[in-house]
Amino acid sequence: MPEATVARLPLYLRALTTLAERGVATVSSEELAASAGVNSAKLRKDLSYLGSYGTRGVGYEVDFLRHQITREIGLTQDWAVVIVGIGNLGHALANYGGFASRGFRIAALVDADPTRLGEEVAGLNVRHADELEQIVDDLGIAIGVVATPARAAQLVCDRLVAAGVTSILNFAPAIVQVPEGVDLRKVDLSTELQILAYHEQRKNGAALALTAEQAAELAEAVNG
Amino acid sequence: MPEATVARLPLYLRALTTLAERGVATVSSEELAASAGVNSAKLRKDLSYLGSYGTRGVGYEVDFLRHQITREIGLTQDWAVVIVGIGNLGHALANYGGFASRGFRIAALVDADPTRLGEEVAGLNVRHADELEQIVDDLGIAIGVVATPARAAQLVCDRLVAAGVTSILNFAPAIVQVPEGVDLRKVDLSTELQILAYHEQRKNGAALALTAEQAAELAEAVNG
DNA sequence: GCAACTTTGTGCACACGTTCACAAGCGTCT
DNA sequence: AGACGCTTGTGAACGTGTGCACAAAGTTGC
Repeated sequence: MPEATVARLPLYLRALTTLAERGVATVSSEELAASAGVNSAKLRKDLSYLGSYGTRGVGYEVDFLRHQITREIGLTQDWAVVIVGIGNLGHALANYGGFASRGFRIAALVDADPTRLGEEVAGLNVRHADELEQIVDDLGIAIGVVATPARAAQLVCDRLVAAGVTSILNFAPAIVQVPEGVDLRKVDLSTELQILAYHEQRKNGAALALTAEQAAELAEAVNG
Repeated sequence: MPEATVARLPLYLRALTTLAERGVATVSSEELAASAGVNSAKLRKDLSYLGSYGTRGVGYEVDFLRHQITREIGLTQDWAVVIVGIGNLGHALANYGGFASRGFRIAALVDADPTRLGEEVAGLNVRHADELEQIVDDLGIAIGVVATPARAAQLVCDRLVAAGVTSILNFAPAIVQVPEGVDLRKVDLSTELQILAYHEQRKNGAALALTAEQAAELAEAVNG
């Protein structure tokens, strides 16, 4: 299954859940694509990797398709997650309701700061980073979420990997290297803003300002 | 400039900043690529879209290249940002230091909950959502960050767009439609976890379990 | 000044992803 | 039962992105 398709399955799942809540029983690729914000041909091709779960002339049965995608992603089992770094972001993640409702159970919270130890966040006690290996082992944790400052991210990832975690979601604004076989995904708030800024600059007649600056640089290059 | 290249520029910028802090003056594409975690040929091709800023036989001057990327992304000006939705995540975003240091100034915080009004977060008073249009106009806000519950996301985006915001970063787990000309980027925590779960499932001999389940389904399909 | 060495910038081939367009298949209505 | 209309599933064309491999261009040492 293409990686691009995998990345869209959660999107379809969400759209289907919304439809199910509205009591819709059947949906065409055109309708589903519209509510997921993608092209209908792409949607059909994506779904075809799961199997032939549609009915020609009718569409897809919402509940059935939802179950198939859930199974394909692996959300029929529940996944134990550890969050490392209980700062502002770590707090927000721990309290985020969207995880539990999608098969992800936050099983442990870990921080290196001794003053945070024992603090209760989202019904869990914050434990010390030294216990990380033990925690991963005891609770059967397969997914680690890193919400530490940038400078700690590589070390934390190394320890997670050493403890046997093979999937990491990194929120720290740092470039982290992991060995083969470990999946690392990155969510970077300021990168996203920078991409927006690039396009924003292009919109606001910034072309003019750029041309002027480029002209100055050209002159400098020729003269200097 | 290819979209994929734009998405990597912030990555290079971060790697260059790290190098500059370490006092490195010059860097080769091979070294820079390694610290950014990409292929060196890709790095060179990406940088070639900015111009010919390298020196053959030597490499790239760190400070100069950093300036060029900063200018290209549009980080020489500062961007006023409004955060809508001051829950757990909104708090975390407002307090996140990584924005200010990269040219993004959080200019206003907005929430619809009257009990949050006037609360001071990160040195700013939380203002009511009704004032959104006024705030955007007065403060010259070009970028909106949406950290509301899913059900409010579409409405908030509509109002941001109506007020003149043309770039939106959406953290709400909802599918939002925006008109042509408006850039919408999405950061979705549970989507990322779901992608990890998919790959994780593949690793742990889940192929066996899947085959068993598929066999059961096949039997059901044939018999039922 | 020249040869040897290093590193950039890029043409080219390949892989991946997207979109079109249509045959195949299902339900419905007469 | 057969014709008709609708929607899926997919082959094929196209576009975008990646990576190799090398010529071009600079630096260093003699």
